[in-house]
Amino acid sequence: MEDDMTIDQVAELAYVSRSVVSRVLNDHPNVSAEARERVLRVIEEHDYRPSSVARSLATDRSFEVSVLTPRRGDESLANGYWPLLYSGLFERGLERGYFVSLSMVSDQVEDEIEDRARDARFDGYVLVTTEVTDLVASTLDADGAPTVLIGQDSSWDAFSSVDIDNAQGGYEAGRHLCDLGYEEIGLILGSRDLEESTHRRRGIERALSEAGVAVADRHVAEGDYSQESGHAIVQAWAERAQMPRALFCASDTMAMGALLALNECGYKVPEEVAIVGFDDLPAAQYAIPPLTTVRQPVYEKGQAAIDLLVDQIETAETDPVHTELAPELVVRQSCGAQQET
Amino acid sequence: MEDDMTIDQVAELAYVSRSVVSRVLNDHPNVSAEARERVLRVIEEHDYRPSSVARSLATDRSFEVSVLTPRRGDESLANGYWPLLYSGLFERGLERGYFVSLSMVSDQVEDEIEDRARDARFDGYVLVTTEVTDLVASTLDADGAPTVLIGQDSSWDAFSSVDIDNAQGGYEAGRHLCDLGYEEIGLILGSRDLEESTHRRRGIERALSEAGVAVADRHVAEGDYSQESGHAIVQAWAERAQMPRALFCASDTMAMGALLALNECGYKVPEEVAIVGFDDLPAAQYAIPPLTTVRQPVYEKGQAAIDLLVDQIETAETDPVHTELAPELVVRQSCGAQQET
DNA sequence: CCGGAGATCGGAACCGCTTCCAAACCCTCA
DNA sequence: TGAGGGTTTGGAAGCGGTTCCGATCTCCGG
Repeated sequence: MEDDMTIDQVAELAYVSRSVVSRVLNDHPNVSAEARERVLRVIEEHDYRPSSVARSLATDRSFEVSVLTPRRGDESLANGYWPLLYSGLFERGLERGYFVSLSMVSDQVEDEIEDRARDARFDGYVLVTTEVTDLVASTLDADGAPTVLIGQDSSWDAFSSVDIDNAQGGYEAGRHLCDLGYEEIGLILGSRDLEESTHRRRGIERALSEAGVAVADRHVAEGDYSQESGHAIVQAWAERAQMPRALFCASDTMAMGALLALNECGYKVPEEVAIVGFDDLPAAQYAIPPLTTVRQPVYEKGQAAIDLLVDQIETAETDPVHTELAPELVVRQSCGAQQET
Repeated sequence: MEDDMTIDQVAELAYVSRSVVSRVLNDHPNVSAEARERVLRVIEEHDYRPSSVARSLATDRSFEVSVLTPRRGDESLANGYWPLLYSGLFERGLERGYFVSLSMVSDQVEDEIEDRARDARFDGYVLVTTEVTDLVASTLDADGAPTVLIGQDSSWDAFSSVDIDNAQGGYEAGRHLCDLGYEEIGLILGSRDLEESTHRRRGIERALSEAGVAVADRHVAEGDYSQESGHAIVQAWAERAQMPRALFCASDTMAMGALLALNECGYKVPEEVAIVGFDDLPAAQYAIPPLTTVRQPVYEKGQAAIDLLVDQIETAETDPVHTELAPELVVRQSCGAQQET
C-alpha cells in the first residue's frame, strides 16, 4: 500500500474538489450522497489518513493533551498507583477524542519541556502534582493554556484540580481504629510539605479527638511515602520498645514497610499491632495480612481530570473547578475487625 | 506577555523578510551580523517561539518520538523497572533533540492508537515489547516508520532492537550458585512465551550442566514475573516439604514474593535457602536480606533504544540493528556469599 | 415559463513555517 | 571602470489541510 496521499489526490480520484473531501472528512453537510460515496470509497481503497499536522495548523487544535509527571528519585513510578491513574487518563482521553501522552519532567530537562509545552502543540495539560514544578506551572499559567492539576496545591488554585477528600479519608481511618477500641495509636505521616498529607493528618486527628483518644508525641513520625521510611520508623519504635497498639500509615507503601518491620521484630498483626493504610494499592490486598486501608478511586481521578480538561478546552471556560472524590474505607484483616461475609 | 506571534510579525519588527528570520531560527548561513542581531533581539523581547506544528508541516519532521507500552493488568508499570527505562528514553531523547512521549496501548484502544500512529505525527517509535501488540507493530512495519523494539521478539526482527544478553545473565546466576556449592536448585521461571525468559532459562541450565548439577522436574516452575506468582510457587514447595536449597528467580519481583513466602514458612535466607533474582530493581537492595541478583542496565537500555532510533531516523538506514547489553551479577547477601568490602 | 430558495460544489485565501531562486548589493581584481 | 564572484536579501511557492464565499444546479410554486 502506497500511502502518504494528500487530500488533493483523493479529490482527483473521486472527481470532486478538495473542499468536498474535507467536508466528508469532517461530517459537514451539503455533500451529495453520490459524492460522499465516491470519496469514501477512494479513502477506503487507498487507506488514506488526513495529516493531523496539517489539520492542526489549519484549525489550531491538535486533539492531543499532555500529561506532565514529575520524576524524582527512581521510585516515583514504582507503585501501583501510577498505572491506574494513567489508564484513567489515557482511556478517558481517547473516549473523548483526545490522544493523551505522558512526559516525565525532571529538573534537568525542565526548560526543554517548557519550550515544548509552549508551542501550541497540545490543546491542554494535566499536571500530576505532589510537587508541581514551578517553572512549568507558571509558564502554563501565563500562557493561559487549559490545565488541570491532579492533587491539591493551593498555590496554584487558578488551575482546576481533581483530588480526593484526604481529610475525610483520614477521618474514616481514625474512626475505624477508635471504633475497634484502640487507644494507643501511632501516626506514620507523609511529608509535612504535601498538603495532601497535612489533610490526612487533620482528618485522623479529628476522629481521634472526637473519640477522646490522644496520641503521644513519640508516636507521631513523618515519612516520605516510601516503603523504606515506613520500615525505618517502625523499627525505631521497636528498638525503643514503644510500639503503639495501632498504626495509621498515610500511604500503603509505608504500611507495607511497616508490616515488614513488624514481622521482623516479631509483632503479630493484627493481634499485637493493628495497622491501617491509605490508597488501597493493588498490592494492599495481597499483603499478609491483607491491609485495611482507605481506598482512593485512582482510575476515576484520571477520568475526572480529563473530563475537566476537555470541558475547559471545548467551552473556553476559564474559571477553575475543584473536584473532590470520596475515599472509602476498605476493611480487610490488618486491624482485627471481623469482616462481613 | 502577549504571545502567539508569527514569524511575519517578528520579521516586520526586525525590518527584514520572513526568510531572514527563518534563517536565523535555523542557524543557516548568509545572514548579516546586524540582521541576525536585530532578529534575535525581537525574538528575545517578545518571547517568540516558532510553531512546531507549522514547522512540522513544512519540513515533514516533528522531532517527536513515541514510546508505545502495553498495559496489561494493573501491575504493568508497578515496579522499579519502568521509571528507570523511561528516564533513559526521555533524557536521551532530549539530549538528541527529540521530545519523547509515552502512550499506553491497551487492547480496547489499539486501533485508535494505530490511527494516531500512522498520521506522521511522530518521527519514530519505540515499542516496549514483551508482547508487542501485533496490530500496531504490523502497521508500523507496513508504513516503514522508524521503529525500535526494547526486548527481543524474533517474529519482528525487521525492527532494530535493544536487549540484554539474557542467556548470559542466567548463566552468571547459575555459576554463582554452583560456585557456592549448591546442588539442589529450584527454578522459578517466567512465562514460556517470552523469549526473554526462555533465554534466561537456557543460560542457567547451561551453567548447571557445566557444573554437573541436575535439577529435578518438581523444582522447575513457571511464574508470570509477578510477586504473587513467586509467592505461590514457594508456598507450594513448602507445603509439600520439597524446598530446594537454592532458588533462581527469573525476576526480582518473583524473588520478592519468594522471599516473603520463605519468611512466612520459617525458612531462613540464606542459611536454609539461598535465592538469586534477576533485574536488580531498586527494591532489591532493600530486601531482607539484600538480594543477590543479575543487574540489567535498564537506564542504558532506554538510552540505547533512542540512539538506535534517532540514528535510523537521521540516516534513513533501514537495516535493523540488534544491540545486546551485558548484564552483571550483583552479589549481596541472599546467597550467603561473603561480600567484598 | 420564470424567479428564487436551497442544495451542492469549486476556487481561493489562509494557518505559520521552510526553502528555492532570482535580484540586489558589495568587493575585488584585471 | 567594469566584469565577475560571493553575500545578503526578499519574493513566492509549497507543505496538507479548513473554511468562507460566490457560482452553478435543481426543483418548486406562482
